[in-house]
Amino acid sequence: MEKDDFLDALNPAQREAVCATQQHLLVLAGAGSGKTRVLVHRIAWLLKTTPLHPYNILAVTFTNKAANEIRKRIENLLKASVQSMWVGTFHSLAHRLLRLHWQEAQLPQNFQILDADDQVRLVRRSIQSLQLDEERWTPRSVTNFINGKKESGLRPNQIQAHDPHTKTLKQVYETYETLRKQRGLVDFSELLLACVELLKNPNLLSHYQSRFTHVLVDEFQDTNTIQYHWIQQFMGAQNSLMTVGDDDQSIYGWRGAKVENIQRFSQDFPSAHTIRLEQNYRSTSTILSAANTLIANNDQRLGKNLWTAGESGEKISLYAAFNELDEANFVIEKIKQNLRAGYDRKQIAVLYRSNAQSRVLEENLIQAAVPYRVYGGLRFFERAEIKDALSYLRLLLNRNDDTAFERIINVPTRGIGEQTLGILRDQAKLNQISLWQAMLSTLKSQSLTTRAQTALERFHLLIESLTELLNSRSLPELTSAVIHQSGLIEHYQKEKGEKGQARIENLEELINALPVASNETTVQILTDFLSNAVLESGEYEAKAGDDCIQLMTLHAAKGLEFPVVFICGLEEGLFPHPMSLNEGNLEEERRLCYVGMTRAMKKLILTYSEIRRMHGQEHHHSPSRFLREIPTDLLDEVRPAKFTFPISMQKTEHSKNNFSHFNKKPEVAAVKIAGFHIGQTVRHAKFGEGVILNYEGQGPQTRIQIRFKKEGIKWLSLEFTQLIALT
DNA sequence: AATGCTACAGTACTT
DNA sequence: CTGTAGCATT
Repeated sequence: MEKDDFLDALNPAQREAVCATQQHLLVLAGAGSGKTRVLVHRIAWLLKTTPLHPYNILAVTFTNKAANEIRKRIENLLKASVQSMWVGTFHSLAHRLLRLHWQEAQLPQNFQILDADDQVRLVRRSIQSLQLDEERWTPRSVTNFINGKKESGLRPNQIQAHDPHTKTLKQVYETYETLRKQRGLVDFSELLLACVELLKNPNLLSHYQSRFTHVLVDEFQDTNTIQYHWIQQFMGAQNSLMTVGDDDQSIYGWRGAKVENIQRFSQDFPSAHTIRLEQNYRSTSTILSAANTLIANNDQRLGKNLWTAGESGEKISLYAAFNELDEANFVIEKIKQNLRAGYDRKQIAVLYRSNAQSRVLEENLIQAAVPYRVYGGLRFFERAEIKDALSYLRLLLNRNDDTAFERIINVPTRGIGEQTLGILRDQAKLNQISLWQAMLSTLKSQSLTTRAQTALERFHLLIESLTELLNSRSLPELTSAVIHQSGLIEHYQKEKGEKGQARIENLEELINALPVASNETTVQILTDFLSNAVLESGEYEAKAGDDCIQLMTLHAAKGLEFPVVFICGLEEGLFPHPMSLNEGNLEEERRLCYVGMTRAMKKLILTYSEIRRMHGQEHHHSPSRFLREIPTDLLDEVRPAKFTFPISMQKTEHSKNNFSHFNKKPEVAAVKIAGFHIGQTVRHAKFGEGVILNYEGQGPQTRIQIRFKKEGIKWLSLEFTQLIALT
């Protein structure tokens, strides 16, 4: 490819960012403005026009998906492999450095990574070993405390504990660290903290500073304190740093991300040149100006106004549903409409604030026989059966991995219960040894009951004999032996129903996922595989090319785009979420809404419900304040007005943004069912009074769903039911 | 030791 | 309403 047409594909601002000669760059890239494009072209441009080698580049992202994407696109652009370039997530890159320098980092060579689940478990153990009340010191909150400190770069001894509460937390932190080190384990935050400490070694630091002359960071608004430090460390006098981000899309403050890092960057690197990418290539101008108006309500902004040269497109649809069933019905009808209009299923996304909202939508999609896929949820490597199998493998590599030991010592059940395990724990704690070592000495002393002694001996033998296979078998062969000889397969076969079957299939899937041939030893392959399993737990499931409706939370939608986007549940009490109001995070909620809206390319459909069942109770919510922040003339209010209150009747401070009464019109989820409508109160001869919730079918086959005051929710065939309208 | 039951909690989530 | 963790029961 010629250098020229390579740059021709860029707009002036993008080109300025790609070809900048300044040492440090801050690129404020609005949604859909070609952020990744700039990052990729910048790297390609550096490699093409300067003497830089891929080896000199360090590119950092938050997800593996983004990292893979960047590498792939650079290789496409350059038509060459860039193997030696380091592209990865903060955690995977830190991990790589720790593996390379495990001795300097004072880690065992075969250290393993704790996932979030295992970490909470280990924190629980620490709480228990200090004999603290688990009600008061919940493992979850203590884990948050520990991670919070690590992410601020603080070790226990650096914590100022003046009050008794903090003193206790600090104590648990210390205990946790002791256990963690004993077991040769490293948690996610530890990867970064340990790496920051590792790079304090002057020799290493100067080595990497001279190697990575160019550092590029994606999604900079999402970096936390330790990640910022980590990047900063690479910046010697000659190094160049480019950060790309969008303060309006910062939605992870709740997990420690610091938008302030953007301002901090400008202070720490005063020579940094700022470039704004404001031309949007994704959305219609209607969607864009709605999003712009919404986000303008935030005070804490660096300021940026997205524009597009594209067409204005359709108005944004707004549907006021009677309840969540009506909402789901509307969404599915509208989906069908768009499918008929020629959109593929995978071009349509349904977004919501909280995961619980997906259920009703899913039920209706199943009923309508529309294939869908829910993003998020349990990941492959987080499934119980997979973690069991991996724990066996971990124990084969490292006998001191008590976390793995505890997980599988009695899975499948082999007669080693709490009693026996308690003895081992006491032994281990008393002598400062691992559970495995405690088991060995206990076996030797013959102090257990015969039954426990035999059971433990058999477990000991099992692990020893599997370990021998490490040297003689490939990883898939070894793993197959593990799940069979341990009895895991048998154990899950016993589990009744589809669940057990699914677990077996997952275990077989695991064997397929294992690397087969390599020059390395099985031990090395296994070590790498186990780390990757924890660091890349998400990717594995991505079945590309599935043509499904995409369901996900607003958070999960970040970075994606779809021709047709639904945002459901725009209600006070749900979105913005009340939890965020307490903590004064309204601006972050608004940014989340902004992120959701800017995912849409052609069509945006917003819905809210007047009544919503949450936690088994009915809630009457008013429409989200975010709806009022969208200019009325961009909205097309479709609703079955008969039983809903116009939003304009709500008390609002922004009277200029009231919805008009004029543009309402009948819509798809036609609410009339043979003279009845959803939301209507009716009387049934036998069941008494109730409210119509939903309906399905047509003509004489129509069935309607009614919630009766006394009898609960029932489906009735309209043909055979006598109903009296009460409203 | 395994199963069944009750009580309880219930924003967002990648690594 | 739903899923889960811990407890009680056999």
